[in-house]
Amino acid sequence: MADQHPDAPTWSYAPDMSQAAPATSSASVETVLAQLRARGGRVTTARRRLLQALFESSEHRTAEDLAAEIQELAPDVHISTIYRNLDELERLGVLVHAHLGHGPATYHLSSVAHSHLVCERCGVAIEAPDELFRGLAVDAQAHFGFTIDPRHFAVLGRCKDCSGDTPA
Amino acid sequence: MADQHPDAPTWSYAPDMSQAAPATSSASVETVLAQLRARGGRVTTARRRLLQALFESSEHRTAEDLAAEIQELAPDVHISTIYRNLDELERLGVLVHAHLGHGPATYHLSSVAHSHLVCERCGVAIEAPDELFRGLAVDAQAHFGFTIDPRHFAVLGRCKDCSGDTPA
DNA sequence: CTTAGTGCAAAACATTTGCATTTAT
DNA sequence: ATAAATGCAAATGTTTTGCACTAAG
Repeated sequence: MADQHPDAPTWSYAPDMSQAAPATSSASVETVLAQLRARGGRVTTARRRLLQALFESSEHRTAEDLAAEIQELAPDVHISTIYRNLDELERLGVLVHAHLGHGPATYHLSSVAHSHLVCERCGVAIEAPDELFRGLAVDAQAHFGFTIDPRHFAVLGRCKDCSGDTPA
Repeated sequence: MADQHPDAPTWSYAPDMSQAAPATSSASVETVLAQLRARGGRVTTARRRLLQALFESSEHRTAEDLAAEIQELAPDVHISTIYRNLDELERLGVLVHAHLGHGPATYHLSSVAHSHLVCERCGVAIEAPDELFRGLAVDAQAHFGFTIDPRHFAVLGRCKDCSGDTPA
């Protein structure tokens, strides 16, 4: 029970606008495949399936999660192919990866990227609005000329439920 | 983004109080060894040397750095022994580790722990005062009941020199 | 003596790479 | 036909673990 009541926040958080279909931003599966083709790349089954998996849900998924999902339909797609394609799509700007703690990286479409607060005890990942980092961004810039990228690495700590508990 | 002159900062940063001898906080090498003994633990060469290495400098050092240093004097100390002892000393509260990016973890005495801003391009690690995170701490608590631990994982981004440059 | 601690080899884990083969164009 | 992409095996880098042996108490 660590229900402090801290100072009034300096901004308000609009809960979670249910943007169910993430196809609006700039790209759908076919659009990205077209980009690939335009660059001299080739449209393969592995690529199409990977993009389908990424577009169909905005969950945090690791390379292994994605491999498992893809292998249900195309069992021969190797995880090294997944990694190579994730890299390629990241270079293209279609997706980004984030580190939520000690385990493997998670991948999502750039259009749904966000920061995270991750509990180092129970592992829960809270999706944080960028406003939460605005003050830090301003101060880091002012004091160190440093531009933070709060989406790439999560901020660790203790979630509400775990904040009173033992350190392990 | 990339705002050139941000708002006036809300706190001031006292440069770096030259606390040259970190033996004050709670423990010197022999004090920690005594703690270990009190717990039913044993004082070994590997442990003494590891503590000496940790107390003699407050740099960010990886397990491998520490192993190299220790092996100059005691070549048979194996890195797995280093890891086991680092874990043990962390459980004891004498030291902590931090993740500054993709590579190996770095270890330091708890008494000199601090947060970091790490450039994802050139890798430079800026030691940040805790005040920098105060606003984020308050807002994360207010909005999510989340208690941040900004020392465990660095905040990534772009340092002054790298902020204009190409994304790779 | 007793058992905590060690050294070593091997495993675990996430990710990358070399290379011969397949396949989209 | 040609070069991009793939599958597989092997290597990478960091950390952990099993186990027989050494040494601190």
